[in-house]
Amino acid sequence: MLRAGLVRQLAAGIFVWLPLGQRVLDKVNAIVREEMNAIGGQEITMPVIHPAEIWKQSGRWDGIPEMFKLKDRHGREMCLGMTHEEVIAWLASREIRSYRDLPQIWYQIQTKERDEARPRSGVLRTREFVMKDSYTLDPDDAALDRSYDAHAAAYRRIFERCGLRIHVVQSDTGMMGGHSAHEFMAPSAAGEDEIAMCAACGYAANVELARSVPTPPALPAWTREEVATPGARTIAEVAAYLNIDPRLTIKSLLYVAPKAGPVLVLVRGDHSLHERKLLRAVGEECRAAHPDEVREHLGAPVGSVGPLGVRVPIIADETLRQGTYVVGANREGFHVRGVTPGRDFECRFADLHTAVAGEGCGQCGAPLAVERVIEVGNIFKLGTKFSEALGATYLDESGRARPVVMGSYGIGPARIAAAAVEQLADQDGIVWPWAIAPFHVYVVPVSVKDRAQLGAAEEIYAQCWKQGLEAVLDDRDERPGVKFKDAELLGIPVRVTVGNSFVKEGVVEVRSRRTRQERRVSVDQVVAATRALRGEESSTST
RNA sequence: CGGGGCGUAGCGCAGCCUGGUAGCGCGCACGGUUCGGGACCGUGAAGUCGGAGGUUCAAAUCCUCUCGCCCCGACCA
Repeated sequence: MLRAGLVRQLAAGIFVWLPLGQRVLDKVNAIVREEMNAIGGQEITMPVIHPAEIWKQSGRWDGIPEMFKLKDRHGREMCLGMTHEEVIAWLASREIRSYRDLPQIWYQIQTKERDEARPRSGVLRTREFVMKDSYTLDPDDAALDRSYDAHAAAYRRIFERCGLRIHVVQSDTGMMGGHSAHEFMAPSAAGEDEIAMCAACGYAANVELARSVPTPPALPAWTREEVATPGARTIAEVAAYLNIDPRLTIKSLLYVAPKAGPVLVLVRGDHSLHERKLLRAVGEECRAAHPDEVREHLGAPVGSVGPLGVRVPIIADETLRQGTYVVGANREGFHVRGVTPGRDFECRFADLHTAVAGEGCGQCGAPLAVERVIEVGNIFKLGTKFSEALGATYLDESGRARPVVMGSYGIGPARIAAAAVEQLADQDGIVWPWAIAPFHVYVVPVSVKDRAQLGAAEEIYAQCWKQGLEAVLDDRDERPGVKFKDAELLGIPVRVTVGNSFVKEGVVEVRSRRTRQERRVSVDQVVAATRALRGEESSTST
């Protein structure tokens, strides 16, 4: 995207969108608007600067490190909007009086500001970005379900029209609260999320949520005994030293919860803990303990700790309900073999491990696939959290005041653009889908010094625009190779070359960027040939 | 927040270890040749070496502080 001149980076996670990139965003936004309007959405624009008060009312003023906060000249506290539930609830509190005012779908395409801990992946995770965010206001949960489903359907159409392959997956509701949430995920190695999917039953979820049933190892008939493991600290080292399957070991991790204090977390040796799952199990955000804290609470250094005889509460992954394992002995250089959770120590069980490809689906047992994805959209059922906090109520048919039931829905146009680049690009550069390409036709006169070539190219350019195709004319005085390479890098769906064959035979070449298929036509047939290509490619694209 | 790396011409980088004239490629300007898949020759312009302080006769180079950016992890409403 940098090379193609779509964006420039101003600072960490802060980008300028150049003309070509801007055109892509405009195309995406136009599609988003059409589909939002089609489900009854009404576009509004909310402020980027918010008074602190509404965030204090919702309880989100404190505890969000990503929030940019500032003060005005009078010392009043403000923040930069990172999302707009509060403003919507404020708005609803004064616009919605009666059940007759419901339902509503209000949306905007507006800049969001989030002081991300680590902006990365180019335009995929930035501190300032535009989001289409919409909010539904409904009288009850059944109506919310309808609004939610309407959004899900609109989102599918939006991503399909933008040429993206996506999966819809269950996701964590996070601190948004609420009952249900889904994410729209575009498969790509460049993504930052992973999803688990079951081909057999259709189960699909973000790995932060996905339940999987691991394959158990062959269980040996161990009796409980302490074994020396000199120098072995990691699971790999312990398993190698004892010559056993790593799945017969338990990884013991000490975490510290701000309120509950230290907690010992156990997962099978080959598994990794998903901290989001731990958060849900503990009820508050935990951090890994420092080495000195480990020694303080467990009396042993990291690498030798285990669950036996410890005084801190223990949470074990569901996987460990069965089996007998090797655990740290809380004594440097020693482990204990033949330990059974629940029998040899007390603990409670929760789903804690990150799902791994090949493990059984939590629903049907068939093997799960795990795929890396870019999150391009999400939808949340919020319930009444914000409407109650901000006083957004309506009078129902019986004259009773009830809180408005809310939903919240986001789409990132920049992520759509980036995901399209990632999913469709080839060795030579970007391959834009027709619907969001910055231009449709790239016209190349091979030699701009040849009057006839340049004249024909200009004629083609004008004809395209006249007939609804957006064209660019590469009339730079460059050698043809330079222009061809740039055309490919930019990824405009069709390139029209006006060169020797025009001079000799009066034909120009209309060439598909994606398939590289080329047809030779006369100047007045370029538009028709382009349309034909578009028709073919739209029907064969996934 | 934890760990690592990098700031030198518009862009990409070398030079730093071992202090002493700031260099290469691309791009840019001019002239010429070339002209259907990122041409070639010649000439030229262009740098507070991220910033501040220190050591030294002398600092891009050594030391201290600081700012910025990148990568891995955590976080991600």
